[in-house]
Amino acid sequence: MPELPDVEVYRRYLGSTSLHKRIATVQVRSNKILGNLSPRKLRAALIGREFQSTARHGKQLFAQLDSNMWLALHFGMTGYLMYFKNVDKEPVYDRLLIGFVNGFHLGYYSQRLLGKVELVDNLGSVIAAKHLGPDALDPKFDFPAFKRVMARRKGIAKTALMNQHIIAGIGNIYADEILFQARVHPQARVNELDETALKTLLQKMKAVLRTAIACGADPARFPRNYLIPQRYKGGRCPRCGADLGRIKIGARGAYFCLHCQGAL
DNA sequence: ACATTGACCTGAGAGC
DNA sequence: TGCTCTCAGGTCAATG
Repeated sequence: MPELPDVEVYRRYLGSTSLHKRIATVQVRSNKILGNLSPRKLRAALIGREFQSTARHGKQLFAQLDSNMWLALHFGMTGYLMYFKNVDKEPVYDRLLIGFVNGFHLGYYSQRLLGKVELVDNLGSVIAAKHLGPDALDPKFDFPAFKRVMARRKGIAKTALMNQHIIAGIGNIYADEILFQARVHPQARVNELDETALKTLLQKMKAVLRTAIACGADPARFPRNYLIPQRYKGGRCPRCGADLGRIKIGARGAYFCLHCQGAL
């Protein structure tokens, strides 16, 4: 689930559970998530320290240590955090387990091992190294900025929304929701969207992400006119009741309403 | 520079 | 039941 709203929920979770507690143990259960970082280096950087603040950029989560280093967490396609005490009840796919002096643990889960944990000394360098665009909810990312990055693009609108170099934070399912709310066909090309359509797209993008965060990124709590809870084979348009269409865009499934999201 | 495709991983569910 | 195939909410490298 880890798109911008999910990661924001994880950020708040980490902030409310794991700050200002001294780290006693660090167990790396899979080296794969560490990339170039060695378990030894990670342990050395974490043990004896405490997290003192959190940050997020797009789908990337950061936790700042009192050494001023940052632990950078990315969740890939499947991943989440869990703060818990009883290690016997630890879920199966934890790849990193951080133990605090109070006996609780913060577990980082990544079933498919597509997540990454890194250690960095400043956020700007990570964002630059990954060529991440502005965070989708950054207030400075307004219509003129949106128009600037969309100008001259000819690709598919959905792909552009999901391109982290252009805008950071939107993945496959929220892209579907944004396009649905903006009533834009998922295969529409960026250069086919006029000023009004672009404005609507940006406005719906912000609204959908904010709403999802307010709902704890839990589709069961989403507004009744949201597509995501209907996003499965046989799902129906929450607006007109028609069967949802399902097509492939860039090897990813796209759900949309053939009726409400216009002709191509 | 931009657009498109496939590989990277594991596991769940469909179909036979 | 058990096997194989397809698919899953992300990202990166390679190609045109």
